[in-house]
Amino acid sequence: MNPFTERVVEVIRSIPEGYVMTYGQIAAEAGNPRGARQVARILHALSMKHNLPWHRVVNAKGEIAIQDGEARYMQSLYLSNEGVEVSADGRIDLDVYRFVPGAASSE
DNA sequence: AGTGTGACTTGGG
DNA sequence: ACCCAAGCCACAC
Repeated sequence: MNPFTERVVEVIRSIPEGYVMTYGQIAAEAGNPRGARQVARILHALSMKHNLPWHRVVNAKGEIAIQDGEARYMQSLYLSNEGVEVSADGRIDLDVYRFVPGAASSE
């Protein structure tokens, strides 16, 4: 397992309930700003074997990235259950729900 | 070893 | 706000 992969897993596990992070954010926190796709790959590969909160990960548009309608619906269900408002289109307000590690509440 | 693809991102029209 | 094109990186065939 690459250190990058482990780091990605840690970052994802650090996302609190009621918040979400984008692939780019996670990749940057893991040390590879250009590794958004790898984050997605890791998620797809690891979510089945680990207790990863994959449902708290969305794309830069604040939208559920999964193409599969079934899993997509499940993710929106999880998020709404945690208090995140998800649109019928699978959209999320990043200005409200985006989690930024180490960010102060005011500036 | 080369080509293609994807749970991505950013920039321009 | 939406659609399209180019860039990037790892993995599969």
